[in-house]
Amino acid sequence: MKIATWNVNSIRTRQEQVKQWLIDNNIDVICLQETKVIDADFPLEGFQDLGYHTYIYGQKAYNGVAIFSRQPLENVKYGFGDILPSDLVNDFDEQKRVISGVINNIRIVNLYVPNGNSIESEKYQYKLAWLDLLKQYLTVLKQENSEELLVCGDFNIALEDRDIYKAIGKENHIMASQVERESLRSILNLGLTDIFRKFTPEGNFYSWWDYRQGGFTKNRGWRIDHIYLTDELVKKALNCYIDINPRKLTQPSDHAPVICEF
DNA sequence: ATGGCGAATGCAATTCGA
Repeated sequence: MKIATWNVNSIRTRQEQVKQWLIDNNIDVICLQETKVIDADFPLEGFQDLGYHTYIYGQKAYNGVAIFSRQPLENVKYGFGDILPSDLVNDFDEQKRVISGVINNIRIVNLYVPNGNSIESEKYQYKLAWLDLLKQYLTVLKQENSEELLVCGDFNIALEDRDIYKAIGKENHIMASQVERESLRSILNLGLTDIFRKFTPEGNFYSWWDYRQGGFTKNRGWRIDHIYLTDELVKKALNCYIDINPRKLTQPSDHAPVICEF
């Protein structure tokens, strides 16, 4: 079984590329981020024609997440609010960034973590608060269920220096700051493993490259899209890799998909 | 990098992403 995550930067712009990639790579489950479309306008049909059950959680212009699965998902949860009490969630579900469902006793959690803009920005504080809420969300899922967890998506954080093309000078950069990394590390400490690193310890592997300045051509990238697994799934994982081929196409997403095989 | 590119909105120019 292949489970993938891909920030597509608009599903309406990218739908033909995504469909072809799903066919070419025989993907069983795909978690999408930045679909950038309200649910009523989501181009579902083409994906359903390929045999996928579709679960979408979108909004106008920004954010938006979706899961497509060949097997139907059970117990699908939309936003933090389907798991956490409303006094904790407050307004955090106004931005559509969280969707989750169960397949083969695995709860798949698909996330689009806020970018944060810069460490001086109010959006950075929002990102940190959002990560605190995510930790509570995952704590509940881990405690209350017998299911294993697969937590994936665009985390907008490079956990270590080997995840950035040039880490020097990035200490106060968004996606690499110590506070962000510690927040993400504390989430991993709930019992999640960055499965890509089980198979690939070396640097120079990235999942996002800036559209500007020839970032991809020069391989000036960041590894910010991740798949995290609980222990029993770590044992079952056969491989995890980034497919950079879609990033080479004309009019690509700025992110490449990450795939885990079981 | 006040930069550079791409998408959405809405139809020009601005906001946002990372």
